[in-house]
Amino acid sequence: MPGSPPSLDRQQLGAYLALMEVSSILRHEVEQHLRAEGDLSYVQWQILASLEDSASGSHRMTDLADGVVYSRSGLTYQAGLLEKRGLISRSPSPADERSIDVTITDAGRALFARVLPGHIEVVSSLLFEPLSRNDVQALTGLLTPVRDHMRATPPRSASPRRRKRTRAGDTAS
Amino acid sequence: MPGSPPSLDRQQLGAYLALMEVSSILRHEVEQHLRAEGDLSYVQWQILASLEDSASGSHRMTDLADGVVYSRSGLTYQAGLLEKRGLISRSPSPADERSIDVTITDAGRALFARVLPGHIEVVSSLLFEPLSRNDVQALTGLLTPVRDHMRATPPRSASPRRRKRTRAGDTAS
DNA sequence: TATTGTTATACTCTATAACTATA
DNA sequence: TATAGTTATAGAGTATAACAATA
Repeated sequence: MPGSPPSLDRQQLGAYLALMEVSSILRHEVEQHLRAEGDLSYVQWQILASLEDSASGSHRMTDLADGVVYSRSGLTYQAGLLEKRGLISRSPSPADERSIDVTITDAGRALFARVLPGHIEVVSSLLFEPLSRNDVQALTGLLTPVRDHMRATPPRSASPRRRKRTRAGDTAS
Repeated sequence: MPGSPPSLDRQQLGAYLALMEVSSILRHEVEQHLRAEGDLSYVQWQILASLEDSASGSHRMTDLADGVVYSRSGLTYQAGLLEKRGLISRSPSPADERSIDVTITDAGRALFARVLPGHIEVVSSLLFEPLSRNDVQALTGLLTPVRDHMRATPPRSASPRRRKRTRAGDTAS
């Protein structure tokens, strides 16, 4: 029997490696398609999808940052590219002058609509072809708790600026 | 009601998004740890793991390329970094003078051993904590066929040089 | 003082094409 | 002619820290 302190059993190792390989290939193929079809990075696609999905077609930069990218400057960079192409627009939020409201434009919606079918096709043919409806349901059932756990796990990212809650007693003064 | 041709049902969309988020976070955290603990990129880690895992501690560059990286020059780059640090060594293969045998060094094994516990810890706490033994088995059962399917799917990568089999009748002459 | 967002900068990684050498 | 690997190069993405402005 192997050591107990730090180890993954055979099943866990298999699951981990399968997950990494599956997600790497899928991500790679998806990115390839997005680039070829719409000249979009995956982050740009997530931004458009997030905006398209929202009722107002708008989000604050901070809202986009949570759940899209790991650094704020990265989001600024990607949003800048989208704005340059006229796919989104940015304007100061009326409510809070510090915030920027990001809104998807008609051109953005049009591009999203144009790319979406191919995107779905890639995902369907690569990920879902070998899975039955029950399989998909089971997969969701397994991954959802994991996602929730990961979201809840505190140190998630190391430094996208102090994360919400203020740690008391940090600076004495 | 929207069109029917290309679409993912709610279950599929959920599974897809959960998979992407889970794998993104996991990969990000793993990379963070590898960098902090061993100054290694994920690809470098895969190379070391692959060599450590092999009986001889060696692999040809081509063998490493299949299943590790998407372009050959990328592998050369990463292997070059490892060699510079003395973690692997490269020498022409006796059997085929075109090939390079990559071998993990003692220093490479030592570093791998030093980083592994923390690596496992990250994976365990992030991915496996919310999963029972049965869950893990189920997850493997779902992802393995997907992985096999993806490996078999032809166009997988767009251009890491002509992939094995030669397409007849390409150049006339 | 904390939060929102941008900018400047440096660095890592990746991919393409051209190139060498062996089979 | 095909395969193994490297090199040069160019570009994309990311993160850090410093910065400005509003709350």
